[in-house]
Amino acid sequence: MLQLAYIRDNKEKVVDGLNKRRFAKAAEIIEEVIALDDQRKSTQAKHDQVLSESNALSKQIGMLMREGKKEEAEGVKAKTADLKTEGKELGEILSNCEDKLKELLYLIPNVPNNNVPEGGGADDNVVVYEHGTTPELPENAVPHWELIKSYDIIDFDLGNKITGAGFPVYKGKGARLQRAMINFFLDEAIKEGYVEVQPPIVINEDSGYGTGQLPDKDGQMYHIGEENFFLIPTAEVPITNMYRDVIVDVKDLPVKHVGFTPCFRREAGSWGAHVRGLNRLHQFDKVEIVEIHHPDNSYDALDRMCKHVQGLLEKLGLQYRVLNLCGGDMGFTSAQTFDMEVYSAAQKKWLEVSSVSNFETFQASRLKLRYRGDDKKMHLLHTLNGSALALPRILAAILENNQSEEGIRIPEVLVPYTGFDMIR
RNA sequence: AGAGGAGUGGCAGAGUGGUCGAAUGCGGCGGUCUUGAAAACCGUUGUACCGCGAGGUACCGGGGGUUCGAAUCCCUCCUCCUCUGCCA
Repeated sequence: MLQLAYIRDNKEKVVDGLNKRRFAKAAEIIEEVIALDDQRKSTQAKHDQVLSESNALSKQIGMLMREGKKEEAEGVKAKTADLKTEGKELGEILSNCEDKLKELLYLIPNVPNNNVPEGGGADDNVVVYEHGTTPELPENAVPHWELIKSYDIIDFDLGNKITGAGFPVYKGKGARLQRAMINFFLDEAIKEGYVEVQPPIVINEDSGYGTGQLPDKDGQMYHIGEENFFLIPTAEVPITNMYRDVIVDVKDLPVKHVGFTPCFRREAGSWGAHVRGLNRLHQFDKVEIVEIHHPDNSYDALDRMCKHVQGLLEKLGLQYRVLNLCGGDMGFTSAQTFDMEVYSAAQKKWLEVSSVSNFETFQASRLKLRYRGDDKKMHLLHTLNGSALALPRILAAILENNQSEEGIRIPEVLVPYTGFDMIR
């Protein structure tokens, strides 16, 4: 979340930024935050004053008791009663203020950086890079949901039986190809210096708040009521939360992790005809990269992370483009996001396969993820993450773009991992 | 899952109702000494909030309670250890 001090010192910048992302009533909410914070400050001053007096009296009582002056002690005790009630009242006002303030701050999204384009939705995203050409498909080319049936590599009906819609069963060469991609993506990341982790795929509430899924995306995660746990929507959550309440030594920066996990999303309200086949699932596999940086370096890192993802797509021989997301289309926690989309030639559609973001201090603020600066003071670090990559849509593009009379050609870089070069 | 034990500053480890934000040791930082280093010695060394400052407040696993006063007593939750049970 945004820090109070930052909001106070940069009121206009914050309001402008929130307007850029089409956050309703930005100015009013910021004013409300500042007013609440004023109240919090003055209440705390009074509260501390009362506690201070009360502490002093308690010490007096302690000394008198030790000297055996019991009656005098009782006299002082009587004086504490009023302070006690006053302290209690002020304490309640204070925690009320703090709760309301927190509630408001949790609702305020990150401020987009200056390079984020204006715009209200997906149409306003700016294509900043394009690579590759659309493959020429045979006359009888079909979309991936037909290919997976005819080659019998993914079975949605089985998934429907076992669980429900959006939980496919990968079979035979389909399963093998999934495993190949996971290993390929992990190996490529490790070559880039990322340290692999295998985090839990179930998280607690604190972790959900830490990276900003809660309270913003409550309802989009699967909830385990008995334990109040959540199924992760992305490995970003457990991996970034490894650094909750951590002070990182500057010499250990940057922190770079990669992890493969299944991801679970309820996708409530976002189903429709446009999300057939692998385009949208409730459970899917993803390899995620997470970095933690000194604020001075985070945008260079964002750039390198994008390059890494682009490299993967190029090695897979996929046509892709890079979008600089506009203010209205960015995620809640992000300061800037680049989306990578691959072209799925039979659907004739661009599919988002990666989203690379710099959260600046937004997550670090909730996580209390800090470093000690040259000034000897504590400062928040910057967190970043990106998909590298999400599998289903990559698979959809590979299947569609590489189909031919002979079968589906496996990208060369994957062949050492699959052990076959064609799905026939 | 049941029984018992335990969670204190970067680490180790005192502290069972009153100047305890917390002894002591190690580590870290600064200094003296030294050609340099080690050793020794001296000093310093948590975080957050309020305040221009002096200073104040809070925090001893989390939350709640008792009390004038809680690291210390009570309740509850979490985590770890030991034993028993179960299990990939």
